[in-house]
Amino acid sequence: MRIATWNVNSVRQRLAPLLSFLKEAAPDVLCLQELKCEDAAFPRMEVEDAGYNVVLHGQKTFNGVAILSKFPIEETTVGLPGFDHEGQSRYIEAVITHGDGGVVRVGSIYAPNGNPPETGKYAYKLKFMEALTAHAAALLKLEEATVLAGDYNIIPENRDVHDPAAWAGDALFLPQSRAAWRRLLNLGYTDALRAVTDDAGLYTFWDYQAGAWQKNKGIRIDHLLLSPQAADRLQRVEIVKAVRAGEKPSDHVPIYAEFA
DNA sequence: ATGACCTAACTTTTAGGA
Repeated sequence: MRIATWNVNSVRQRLAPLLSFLKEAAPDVLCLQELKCEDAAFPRMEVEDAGYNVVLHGQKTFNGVAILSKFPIEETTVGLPGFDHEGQSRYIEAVITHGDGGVVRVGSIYAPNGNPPETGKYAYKLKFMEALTAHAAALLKLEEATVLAGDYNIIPENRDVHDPAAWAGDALFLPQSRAAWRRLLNLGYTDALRAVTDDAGLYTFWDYQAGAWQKNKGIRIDHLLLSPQAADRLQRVEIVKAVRAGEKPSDHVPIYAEFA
């Protein structure tokens, strides 16, 4: 079972790389973020023809999340319970049944950026993280294999950024943001990548500007958080870095976790 | 080079991203 997440930065602009990724990496489940289109504009036919079921929560111009699955999708939940999303499509969750009757619960998350930090945008980011943490705590009580995957817009630690000083005042790296991340993990979730490696310099995002990709000035902000039942089955994690060098790339690359 | 991008939209400029 391979579960991936990818912030595509407009699914319509990224259709060709998306179909290539589905074919080459062949994830069983793919969480998408930043669709930047309404439900009706999502390239459903192309994705279904590639062998995937689709549930989505789109939005015109901004945000938008989806879950693609080779297996049947059940029990879709849109939005975080009890949170005022202020019209922003940032969370969708689904229960997926697979091969041997097993079940995995998957959340596709597009957490707010939060810049600039002195504005309401940052307050909204922290409120979102609070609501996500409350929901994640409730999910743990189900004692299921759960994967909360997406663009968290948080750089967890110094080893996850090319130049910590350059990001010190950014909403993605402020102490309050990182504290919110730790509160989420401390519930009992496992950061999939950190379960398999302690290496520094493993990034999932490189800015389009200033040759950030060429200079490897990246950050790690796309994460898969695993419930204990999911973490017990984790075998491998891969950041599909090569996608960033392809034609018309997103500024984020896919990352996937493989489970027994 | 204190530079350099990309996307969508009531598009020729702006807002948002990170």
